[in-house]
Amino acid sequence: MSDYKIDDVARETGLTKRTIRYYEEIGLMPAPQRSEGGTRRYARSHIEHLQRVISARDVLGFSLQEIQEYMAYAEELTGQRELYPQLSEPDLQLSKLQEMDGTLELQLRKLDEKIGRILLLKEELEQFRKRVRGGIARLETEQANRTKTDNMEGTES
Amino acid sequence: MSDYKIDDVARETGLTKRTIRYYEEIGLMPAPQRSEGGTRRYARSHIEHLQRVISARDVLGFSLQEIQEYMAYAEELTGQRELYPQLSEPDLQLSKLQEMDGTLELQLRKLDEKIGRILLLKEELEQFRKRVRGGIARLETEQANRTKTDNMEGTES
DNA sequence: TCTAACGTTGACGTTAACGTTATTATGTAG
DNA sequence: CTACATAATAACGTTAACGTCAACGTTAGA
Repeated sequence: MSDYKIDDVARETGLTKRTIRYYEEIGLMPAPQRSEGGTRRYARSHIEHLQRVISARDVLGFSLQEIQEYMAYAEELTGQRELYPQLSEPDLQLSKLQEMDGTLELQLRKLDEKIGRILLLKEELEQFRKRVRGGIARLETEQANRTKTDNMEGTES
Repeated sequence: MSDYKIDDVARETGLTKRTIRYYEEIGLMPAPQRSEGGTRRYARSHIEHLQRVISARDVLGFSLQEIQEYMAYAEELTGQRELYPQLSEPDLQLSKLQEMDGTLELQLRKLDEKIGRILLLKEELEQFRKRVRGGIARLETEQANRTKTDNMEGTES
């Protein structure tokens, strides 16, 4: 059984040990197995989980709170059906799924909006860059001309 | 001269008055003119500035610290247009422009990476949603069948 | 001119997201 | 078995990014 100590996880994820324990503490991460003495023994899945958390945090700019909700849905979907014995009431399950669908749609719309705004910003930066490059080109030809003139003067004297 | 009071700015930007003053305090925003009595009088440019700040904060997930640097840089870029014909040392200007070009390229690459990762996440969410919708469909047909059976039993009795 | 609504400056409060000890227990190389 | 690195818990500290409250001055409309 390949398992990792907290320091290994820290190295692989780039998080600090404190942060890893913190994420477990606030329920952002499933609590890992413990050794006889109480040392945390992480599995590969924990590392992958953390990487998804990091991605949501850095790329999407979600708060840990938001990530928690997002992750909860994700977990439920990819579903450890064994850990959670099946819900016996289909009605309840149906409304839950419908709620999830709504939330997902909302998230997707937010993502689209975000992408749109990033593209706008990108456009702006590209315009800037065009100008800058234009300026560079002009200055370079000017300099070339000046150099040529200098050379001619040099040969003349 | 069209000028705005802080409450107008708040309404137009969606920020609170406190936040607007805070942004000025930490130098994220140029200090506006003041009336005789000390009331802040904002110009259009302040609002636009704030909108760029908000965009960088929300869309790019920059910290206010990072935004400050980014903004300083952007100012320099737009400022460059006006300063441009006046600078007397073309060599100095050339290297500066080249540096800018490099920075812009870097920023653009970062943006592309960010977009890519967001698209990945979007893909994932769409997969999730597919599953959820599949589950909903299944439960709904099940329920429909159950209702039909109930009806038949009802008519039988 | 009066006054209600709005603005200003402190200054302290709050929350998220960790950092930093300190103390004590655990795991492991020799 | 021992020493020494590593881990755990607990608890207090910190920083960013504002919120909130108090006390007081300013503006604008009837």
